[in-house]
Amino acid sequence: MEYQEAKNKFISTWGSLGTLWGINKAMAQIQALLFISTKALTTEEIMEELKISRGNTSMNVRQLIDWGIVKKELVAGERKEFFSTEKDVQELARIIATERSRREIKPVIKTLESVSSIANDGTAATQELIKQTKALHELAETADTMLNKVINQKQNWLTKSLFKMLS
Amino acid sequence: MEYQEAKNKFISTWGSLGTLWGINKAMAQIQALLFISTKALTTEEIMEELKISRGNTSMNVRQLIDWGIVKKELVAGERKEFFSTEKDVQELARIIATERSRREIKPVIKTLESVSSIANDGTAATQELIKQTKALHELAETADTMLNKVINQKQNWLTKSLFKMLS
DNA sequence: TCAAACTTTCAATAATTATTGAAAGTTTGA
DNA sequence: TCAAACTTTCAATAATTATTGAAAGTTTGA
Repeated sequence: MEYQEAKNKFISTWGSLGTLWGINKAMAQIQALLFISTKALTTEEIMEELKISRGNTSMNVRQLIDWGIVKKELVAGERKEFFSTEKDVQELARIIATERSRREIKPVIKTLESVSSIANDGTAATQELIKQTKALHELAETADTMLNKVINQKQNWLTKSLFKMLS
Repeated sequence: MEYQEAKNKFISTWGSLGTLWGINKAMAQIQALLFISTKALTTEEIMEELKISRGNTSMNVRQLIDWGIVKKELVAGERKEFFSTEKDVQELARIIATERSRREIKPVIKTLESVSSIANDGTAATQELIKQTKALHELAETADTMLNKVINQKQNWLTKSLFKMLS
């Protein structure tokens, strides 16, 4: 496998992985492209490389910026905008995890909380609903808090220490 | 909010959450319904409650069984099948995390590994590709291993001990 | 102020994914 | 063995989501 093939494989794998972290294919592919690029790219270059339209590129780049993963770069003497992505994997993971928590997990936790706190009318069905959603609420809240803690640790959480503690 | 409303809210929230853990809406809704049910349900009952077709019910229940989240129950004297889901949230989380790892994360890790180990032809582009995918590979592998460790801990990983360690 | 060089928006459409429901298949017990 | 009571399959279709590309909008500098 040489460069071009590896590059394409990476971009398409990362693209199809998009769903896993809650973004669409084009968005993930743009991020992947920038991630392995040696320089910031223009809309034109992204369109060309990924064979997607201008509109599509514009919208998805904007979303990536909104997520805080991509930054606009202004090059002196150039009118057009250049885009680059966060290159540090750990910081990238941190941003993604934080955003997902905020956008998806937090709202669900709120719903679980409200559902689990309905009045107990004594029927078996109501009791089961309360019991199960309470358990889920607790789990979700703890998992979310833990994830945020782990991921926000400035010192690299990837190293031995924490890792070994869990072994 | 009383029972029926809370139930519907739970089912629809859980349903739309499906994507977050990689399954479709109907599948997630069926699981949600069983999760708060006081007894095992038949295909007929699921169809009725969720207003979905027989085929849809059949296929999604089968997938849930395939994931190991739902079990067939045979009731003496009854010809039809009854379905119930894992009721323990922790066990549920364990199963889901394990399956996702196996189905989605592991294959990506393999791809990252192969992409990051292409021959270094010395060009800047190739070097960047190798460097970045290597970093991603390491991160993904460590995160996956950690997740599996945490989630497979038999004693409840949700309690103070681990939790505090991370504080 | 104006036109060139860009970016964004959004209605139309394409692509993908989920759902239906009838037909085919299977199991059970009389 | 057979028919009733179920479950599964799968082609057709509906629903959803992503993409296009042209028109509208914005920015810049002469």
